[in-house]
Amino acid sequence: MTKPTLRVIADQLGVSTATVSLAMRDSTRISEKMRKRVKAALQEAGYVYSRSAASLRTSKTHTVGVVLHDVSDPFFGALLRSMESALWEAGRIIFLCDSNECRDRQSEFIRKMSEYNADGIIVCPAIGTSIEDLQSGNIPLPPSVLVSRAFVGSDLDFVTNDDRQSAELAARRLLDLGHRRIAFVGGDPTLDGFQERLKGYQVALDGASIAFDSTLVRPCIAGVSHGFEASDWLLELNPRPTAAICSSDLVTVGFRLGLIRHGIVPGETFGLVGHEDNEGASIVIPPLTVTRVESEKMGKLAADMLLNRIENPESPPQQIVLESRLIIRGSCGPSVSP
Amino acid sequence: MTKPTLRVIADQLGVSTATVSLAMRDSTRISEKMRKRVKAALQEAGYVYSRSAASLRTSKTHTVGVVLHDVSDPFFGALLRSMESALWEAGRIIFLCDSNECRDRQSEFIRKMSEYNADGIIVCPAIGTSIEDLQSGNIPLPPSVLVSRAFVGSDLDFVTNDDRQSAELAARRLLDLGHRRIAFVGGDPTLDGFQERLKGYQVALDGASIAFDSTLVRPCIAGVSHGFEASDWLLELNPRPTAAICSSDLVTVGFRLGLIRHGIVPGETFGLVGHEDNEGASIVIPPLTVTRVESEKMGKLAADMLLNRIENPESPPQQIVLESRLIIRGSCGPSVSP
DNA sequence: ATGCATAATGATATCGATTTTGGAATTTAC
DNA sequence: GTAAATTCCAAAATCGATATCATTATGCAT
Repeated sequence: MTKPTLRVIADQLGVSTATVSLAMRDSTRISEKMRKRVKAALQEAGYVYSRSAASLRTSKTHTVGVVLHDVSDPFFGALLRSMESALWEAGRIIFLCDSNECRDRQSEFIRKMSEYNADGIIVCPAIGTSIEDLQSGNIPLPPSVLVSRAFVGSDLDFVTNDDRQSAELAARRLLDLGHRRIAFVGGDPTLDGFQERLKGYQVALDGASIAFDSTLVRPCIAGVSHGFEASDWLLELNPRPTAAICSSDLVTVGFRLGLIRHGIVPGETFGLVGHEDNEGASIVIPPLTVTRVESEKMGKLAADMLLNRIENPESPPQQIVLESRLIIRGSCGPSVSP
Repeated sequence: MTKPTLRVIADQLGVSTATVSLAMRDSTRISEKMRKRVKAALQEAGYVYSRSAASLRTSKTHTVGVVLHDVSDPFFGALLRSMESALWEAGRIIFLCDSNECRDRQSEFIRKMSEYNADGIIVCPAIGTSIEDLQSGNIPLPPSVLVSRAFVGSDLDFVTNDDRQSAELAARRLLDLGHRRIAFVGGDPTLDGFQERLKGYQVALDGASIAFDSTLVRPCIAGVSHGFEASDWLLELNPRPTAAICSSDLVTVGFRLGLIRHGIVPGETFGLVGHEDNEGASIVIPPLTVTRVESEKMGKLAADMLLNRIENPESPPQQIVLESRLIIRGSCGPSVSP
């Protein structure tokens, strides 16, 4: 039951291991006939290629590490799925880590990726991650690409969404409908994405000559329950906002649920705009108006970007910021009179 | 920038690689003083352990392969998360594959796990998977554990849900409320879980002296859109069922949406019981009555089971069937008069 | 036949850590 | 003081595939 090695096959065939190795990999230096013989023997013997041995020699593993902070969040699930698929097509296999927003776990994983000699890493950095965490400190790290959460102004490779634009679109939509007090719910203030969204929100307010009011900003952790809790906060506000823009599907859906519990009906007595637009957004009634983030596209781009970086380590930084689109559904509601 | 090896560190310290290797791993055969010296040198040099080299020698990789059919399904996301977490705690890192219900992809991955010499594999088999697909054919495979989808009656290790019981609980609840025509929606007939659920459903019907009617059974692929489509099917039925039990959160949520579009309101004019109970089930209104499947627990158990199997390859098959619980919320509605 | 280019294959060092065996140094025993 | 027992470490074989370089066949022209 033990796995036969190249040596065994070679002896059995009365040829050298080099011949078997080359034939196995379809080298043109081996005759067609020999190749066939070798392959048949490999097949027959139930030969299993040893990647440990091969990558010790070649220092290539055909693996890629992926760290996300929450795989069970459908948005990140979809993102992961598209990355995995693209990398699989490219003949790579992925190491996965769910950091659960824990920086130490993330760092530890990245270090391990170096030990396993992964060809590259895709990271959606945990909250509080610094650029240094991702760059080679004392030890050399595989090349990496950031996805979804980026460091604006850095020279790292990344694919992210235009958060500023999406928040601006969302806020503008609500302003156009006549809302004047719009809450800004969700996200983590230490994340660049949050700051970007906040800027977009402010830009929209400026455009409508409305002063920014920081008491209308309510950060919260991604998660249905946290969005739900945020609805309590809204009730305390005086005068109460008539609309809100939320940071993610999970928060939006939870927030919406909380509003309803308080007798506030999104789409009727309240304007609600979500973000991301995974399936969560369309399964509730009324369906959510959202600024869509194309998770599949983002994942595919990140995977391609990394593959590119692996091929070409010294090329200049690649940075992609995906445009957002506003998808108007029911939750933003009809026009209101100010 | 190139990674220093044990050799380098050893030379630098004027000792042998054996000493460095042993000291690094806290062997008692190395003096305390030497250990400190070695560790300091490793640290200082930015040494990175080479797993390729180590596992070539030891034939242990501390990796585990995980194949699921859809990572973006929140139920499987949660399952994956708990497995990943448990395995991480146990010092293992996971290789992930999203098979997308494609058996070839799944087989290919499993084969690769053999090449990468993974210590074990956790599989949620794609539709149509046979037992042979998971057992060593011509080539030796790492030990595996099935999760969520199992082969009843096989001697493979697995952790699954008591699908029969859960369907029985669901159907009984609806029968108790007075429903007489209950649709059975979702799932794939070739899956053991489907058959089990069907049996449970039939048992409940028998208990209420209602004849099983196969026209009320409607399989469908997991996914919101497929559940949605199933609602069209329901409308055609004559007389139309007054209730339904669905196979998964995704299907349930989609089905529910379809019903509402047709003017049928779950919880009021229709009794609906879902399955799984991830967050999807509680974010809609009315919240879904469901038979809960404890994804976190299942994942943890599967991970532990595999670790156990790795430690103890020759132990007898381990099979766990988790009990289901009925969580009553609003969607099953009030009693109806037959 | 002879020479030579080219194709096909073999021998072997190598990747970096682990592990076994055994030797030297140090300590303990008597 | 020598013998025995530890303690600490070095040397070297090993894991399995790869790649370089050398060598042997083969084919073709002269």
